Amino acid sequence: MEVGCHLFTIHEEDKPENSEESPSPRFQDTKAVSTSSAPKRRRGAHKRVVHVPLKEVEGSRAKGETNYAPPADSWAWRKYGQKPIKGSPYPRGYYRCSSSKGCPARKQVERSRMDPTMVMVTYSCEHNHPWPASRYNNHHHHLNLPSSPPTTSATNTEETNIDTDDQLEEEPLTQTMQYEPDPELEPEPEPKPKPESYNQKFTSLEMGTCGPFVTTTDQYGWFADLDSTSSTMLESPLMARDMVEDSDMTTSFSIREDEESFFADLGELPECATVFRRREVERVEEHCRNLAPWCGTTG
DNA sequence: CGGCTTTGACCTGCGC
DNA sequence: GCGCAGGTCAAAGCCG
Repeated sequence: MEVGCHLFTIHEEDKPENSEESPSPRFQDTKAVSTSSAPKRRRGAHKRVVHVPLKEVEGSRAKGETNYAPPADSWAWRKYGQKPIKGSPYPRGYYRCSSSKGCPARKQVERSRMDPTMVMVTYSCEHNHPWPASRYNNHHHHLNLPSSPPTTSATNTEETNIDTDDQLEEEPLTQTMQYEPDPELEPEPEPKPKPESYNQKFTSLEMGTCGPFVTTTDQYGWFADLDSTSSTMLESPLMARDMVEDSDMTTSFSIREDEESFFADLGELPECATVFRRREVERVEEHCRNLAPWCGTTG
């Protein structure tokens, strides 16, 4: 297992990677976000690109995927197409959220041509429904996210932000997260039970500050899925910082989903699972506390 | 039986 | 206006 260190780069931009095409500012997100009724949402569509180590993805690879399985995240994704991309030896897979009918959320998965060892996951459109709790009711999370991030997003957003579209188009957001699981940790076969409180904690957040698409729960709901991972994730100062500093809802979302995929993906990886075991969690939490004080507020 | 993946065709955006 | 390429749809097949 080489999951020693996960490193992701999240780009928030119009085009994933080196765009062969020239993004046109005239395309607004609205167009892109429009649900199925709007068939084509291209170039201008606001997208978040996440680079995930192929290793991770491969780990999640299920049933003889031709290329690579899409990073599994807490949402249910359904593949609706695949196309070879000009200039890229790897095809691009198109997925849409199947957690809820009518959800405009989509993601594209393709191997990075620049770095074949990385998989690019491009998210477009936000989920228009709450976190699929049913699926996570069993996964509770100890994570206690500092109330800050979500809230902060709403607040800071006002000043930081929100020209997301313009801003992002001009200055793509790139985020790098590193996860360094402790090699000493041993995998524990039995899943650990989680307190209902967690579930409630997240579900109660529901949508609000984030608007129609992203609910607070959504933003951090993935934590739930992450299980112990959540703590691990917090281990990444960058991540925490981004969440807080970025305040931008859009950004937060991108992060959330990105991470979401990432962690969910890890969830399928045995070795990763190992990393996120309870022990790990404890250690991570402690570690977290050092890195991010708010991280340890969990209880 | 329901849901998901696969795959070819079609549609639309974008550059020339 | 034309052609290319990306994105989506929809039918068929597979799997649980």
